[in-house]
Amino acid sequence: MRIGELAARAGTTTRTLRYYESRGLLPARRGDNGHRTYDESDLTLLRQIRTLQDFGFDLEETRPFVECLRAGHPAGDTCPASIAVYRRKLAELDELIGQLQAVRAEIGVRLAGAGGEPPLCELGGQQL
Amino acid sequence: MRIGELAARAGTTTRTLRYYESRGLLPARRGDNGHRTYDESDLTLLRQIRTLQDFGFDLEETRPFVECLRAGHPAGDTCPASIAVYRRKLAELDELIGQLQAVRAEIGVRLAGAGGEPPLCELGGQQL
DNA sequence: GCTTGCCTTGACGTCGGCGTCAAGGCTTAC
DNA sequence: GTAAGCCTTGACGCCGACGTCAAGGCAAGC
Repeated sequence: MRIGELAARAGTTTRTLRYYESRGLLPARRGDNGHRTYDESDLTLLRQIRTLQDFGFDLEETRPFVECLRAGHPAGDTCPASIAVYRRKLAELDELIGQLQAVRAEIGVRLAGAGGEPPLCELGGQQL
Repeated sequence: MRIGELAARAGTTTRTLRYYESRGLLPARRGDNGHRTYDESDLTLLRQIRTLQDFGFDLEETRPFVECLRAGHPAGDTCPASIAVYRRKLAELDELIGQLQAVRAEIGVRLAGAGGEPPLCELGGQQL
């Protein structure tokens, strides 16, 4: 499988795959003509990366999952390093969500005080 | 008041003020020597910008608030354009918070299934 | 032989909100 | 006079995850 096919099957672009390779995340074998060659396992790795990216993980955070898969584990998130990233991410998300909710509440208050009509009821039910 | 003093009083930098001016957000008068000159009202405008930035507004989103103040209103968020931005921001925040909570829940599930011990109880209490 | 379509590397562009450096000017204090 | 400390403009750097363009190579079909 060449780069174009892999990209298409994963719903991404060749540029993205070359970028991952440049980051050492998804290295490729090379054919006689210098073209990159991939197999099904690379598709699995790539899908792992893309799933985590969709969750908001940055590339470096996906590395433990990829290495876990490459080490032969059936799932990328069964290794300690991956689980540690999960935990860290949960904490980050909790922190971020909390901040956003605080901002949301503050803006709600300011909107109410600025003459904007209350969205549903004026009893301060910002969270619901 | 010159740029250094204004920056210090607002807890920001001269670079930031020049950047705002380059964006047309906070223009400055000029003294005989070409130095930027500001007054107390500029400090008010700047504080409005900074507050909204802290909320996660991007610069363009602060513009209606600044123009509202400059138009003579006592508060930057009493004008229709500002209120519209508030509303848009609330909707964006609700959307974003919802997505983050979904991701948080999904990661929680995966963590539980990957062998990570449950954080507090295993009854699926992700939201609390 | 020629076009089409894939591939290669390299390098610059994007976005936002500035940081940082360079080279110079003016004013005030000593 | 000169050093310190403010100011000026201009321009490049940064971060992340690529997009996009350029110039070229190789293979297959007509």
